[in-house]
Amino acid sequence: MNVRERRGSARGRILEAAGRRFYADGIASTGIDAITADAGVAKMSLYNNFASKAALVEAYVDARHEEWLGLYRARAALAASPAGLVLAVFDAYIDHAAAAHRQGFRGCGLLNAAAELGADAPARAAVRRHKEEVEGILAEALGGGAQADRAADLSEHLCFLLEGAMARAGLEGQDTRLVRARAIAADMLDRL
Amino acid sequence: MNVRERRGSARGRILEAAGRRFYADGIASTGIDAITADAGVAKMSLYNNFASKAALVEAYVDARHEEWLGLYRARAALAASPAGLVLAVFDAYIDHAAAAHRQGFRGCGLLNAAAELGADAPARAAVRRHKEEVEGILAEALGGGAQADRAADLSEHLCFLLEGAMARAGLEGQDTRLVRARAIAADMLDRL
DNA sequence: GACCCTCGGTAGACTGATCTACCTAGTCTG
DNA sequence: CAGACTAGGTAGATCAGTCTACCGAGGGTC
Repeated sequence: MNVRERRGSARGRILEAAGRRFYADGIASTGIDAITADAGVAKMSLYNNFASKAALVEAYVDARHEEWLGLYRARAALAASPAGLVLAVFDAYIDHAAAAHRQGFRGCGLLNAAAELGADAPARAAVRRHKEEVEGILAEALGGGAQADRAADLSEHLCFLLEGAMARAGLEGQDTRLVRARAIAADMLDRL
Repeated sequence: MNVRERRGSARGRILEAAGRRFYADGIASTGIDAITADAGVAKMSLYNNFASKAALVEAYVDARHEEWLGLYRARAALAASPAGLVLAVFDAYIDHAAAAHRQGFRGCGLLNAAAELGADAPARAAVRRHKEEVEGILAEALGGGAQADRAADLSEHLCFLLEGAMARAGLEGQDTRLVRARAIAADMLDRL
């Protein structure tokens, strides 16, 4: 058993450390040295695995996207009804807040990243696509019950609830707002 | 007529330049030199007016808060009904998007700022208070029509719509989502 | 009207730290 | 032996913040 196996590959440890630092301190104020030191990795290991800091940021955004998908799939697997599938999205957001809470919950990592990326950064477009995918998941989950255009309207409404609650929750450092948004959504689904 | 009168006070021009740069490029990636150059001002003029970059950031956040209040008051003055007062909040957000669109709309400057501020930064708390004030304005506008606890629930719901739509609009660089949120809110008020 | 003084501003050099990115030379392991 | 990784250094830019020396307008005073 060598060091690599014990602690994982250099690339993986860099991504993990970058994930922690980017989320906690922001992207622009996190230096390459801080990441390599956090990961316990040589600086050249970063540049052997990523072309530049911008490429690392893109990988970070992709990783957060995949992470969220994992949280959602776990919740969706437990859902029995279409409404449960919708609420699984809210639960995934709450789970994300709980996971981040250990090191200081500061809102959605992807929205925070987009906030400090220039309007034309590729990673910013990736965040936009992520949020569109969330909306698509909601629309699909709603498709079974209501007619199609009503489902699009409703999924947009639920999306706004979701992102708005996440923004407020991030400012407050706790998930209360997300739990409230879930209750509002459940209420709306009941009335359907 | 001297230079000061022609171009405004150094402090004012610094705040204006910082406002442009912080919003467009983010706070951490905007250097002091870029701001003074943009303002056409000596570096010492910045440090004579602000104790540090952090103090300038706080002034920036305060200025954005005041700016939004101005937009809201202008819209609120035109409102005839309690529902109109509520929709004036949505209109103020749309107006803000329109004003920012000239130089690249990138969402709510205050949320963007909070996204790159550490969890314990004073300016972050100021952003939180700002959003609570927006919610309070909504609650007060709703107070006339419905009973009190219902107004609190509804204002939270509207707040989520507002901030969620702003987050999505910022990612997309246009105000379409905000206009949709306003329509959703109008619909909800109709049903009341 | 001449004088001076204060105040806000200017230009630019400077410090010391930190940034990204690249390089070298050596180590460990399958 | 090859490939991944290490420590540590270096280049060159940029960062926040400080300092000095100077300028000019407005206000008060004699």
